[in-house]
Amino acid sequence: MVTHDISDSDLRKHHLLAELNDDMLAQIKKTLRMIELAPGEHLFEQGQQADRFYQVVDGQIKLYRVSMEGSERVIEVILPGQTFAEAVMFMEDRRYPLNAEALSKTKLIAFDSNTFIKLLEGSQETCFRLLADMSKRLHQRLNEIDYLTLQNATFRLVHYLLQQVPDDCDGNCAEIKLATSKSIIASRLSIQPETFSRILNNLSKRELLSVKGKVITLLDIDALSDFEG
Amino acid sequence: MVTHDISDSDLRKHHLLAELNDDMLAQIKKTLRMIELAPGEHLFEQGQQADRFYQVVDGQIKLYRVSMEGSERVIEVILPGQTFAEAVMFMEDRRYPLNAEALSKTKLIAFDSNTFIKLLEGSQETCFRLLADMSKRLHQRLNEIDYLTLQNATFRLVHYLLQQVPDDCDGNCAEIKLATSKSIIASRLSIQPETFSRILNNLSKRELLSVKGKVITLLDIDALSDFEG
DNA sequence: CATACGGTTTGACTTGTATTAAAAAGACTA
DNA sequence: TAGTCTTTTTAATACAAGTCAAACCGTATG
Repeated sequence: MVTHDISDSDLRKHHLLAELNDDMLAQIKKTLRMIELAPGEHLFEQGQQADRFYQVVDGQIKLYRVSMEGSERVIEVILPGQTFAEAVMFMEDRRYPLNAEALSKTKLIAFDSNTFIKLLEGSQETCFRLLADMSKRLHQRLNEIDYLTLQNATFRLVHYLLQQVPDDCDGNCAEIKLATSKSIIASRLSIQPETFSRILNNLSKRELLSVKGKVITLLDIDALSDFEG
Repeated sequence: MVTHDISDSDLRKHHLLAELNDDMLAQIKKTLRMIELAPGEHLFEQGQQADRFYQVVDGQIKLYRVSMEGSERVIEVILPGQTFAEAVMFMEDRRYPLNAEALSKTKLIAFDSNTFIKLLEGSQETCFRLLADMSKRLHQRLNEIDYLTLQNATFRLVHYLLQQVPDDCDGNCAEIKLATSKSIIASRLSIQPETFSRILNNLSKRELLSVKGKVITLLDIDALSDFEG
């Protein structure tokens, strides 16, 4: 784990920091850190003391949990620009509720929770943004529970693929490149890699999509959309 | 739906209101409402405009979602003293993300979201409490996703039963009374009622517990605890 | 008291997904 | 370029849980 200094700019780009005044930002800067992780390197583990939260600058962070039997399940893959573990700083026992590991070579900014909380007291606006963030996440989790329980594996996979289609996509077709390995995505969707592969195969046969390595071409978005089962 | 006035006291008992000063509390009081629902009556439905959040005074509220195929899944059962739908007021589109329905005759207090948000600006402390609440919920959902995906139905049921055992319980046995109907709990745990029944039956045969209607006697808590599968 | 009704249980059957194992395809390295 | 390692795919089998259907309560209703 290598640490660097960080340049002045860029910081305000993030909406959580946008409303802080120069003084506040200076304080943040004093306590933050630039971290670089090698692929597979751990950032933190479940149960560990949580004094920092993070923003990914470059690379990918896998957030996952491990069951008692030892199987791991990916909760989320964090991509550049996104923050994670902010919610933890408000919990009674400040411990990370999951594990974080770099999937590729990853650069990230570590913010000091205590400093941030102090600043929060002076910026109602930032506080509200954080509340908005968290309620959004809560809502996301709700949706997630939905399709982890109400829906079958094929639906979940199709749903995931459709999410990856850019909003400004025009026609009935779209080409998407998987950001991570298939097995990671499978875990994210609570599917075994074998099943994941089979479902793709199945959808290929039905000519709803075609697969070439990490590139998946959706051949009939409409059909996939009202597939849903 | 019948509405009443509400008495002065009691309000400050709730930790979200505890830190507000007299002025603030007076403002809250002006906009809140006492609501009484008959069993089965709806409080709000998914997608509906969310201008209020609620505290259950008496009775039970079922929060649930409905899948596209029409099957419903209980997300949570709210018991007296608990609040719900506070998170919604911070979302971009203020719509309830689920349905709320009274399971029994239920009395509740409805708070006006806008009034509350205005007051929040003047009470950093309350703001932080809300943040803490929400992060706790986020964490709970995380745990929930865990045992909805990593664990099998028997585990989930056993886990639920063990949660119901009072903390100050002494020995290896405990008697618990289900707060709601078995099918509601089954839905909460993403299990079909038939499967729910079968699992209880199975555990009975193994002499780990015994069932008499809504009363379940756990005969061997230790065994149930390290059952987990 | 008989009846109707929601909730619960039981049984027989089906199905989706996990599991195990092994082969195939890619990716990286010596 | 061969060789090792990882990821993905294919195939065969096993099992947990869902579905459908019917019987069984307990309790409220007329």
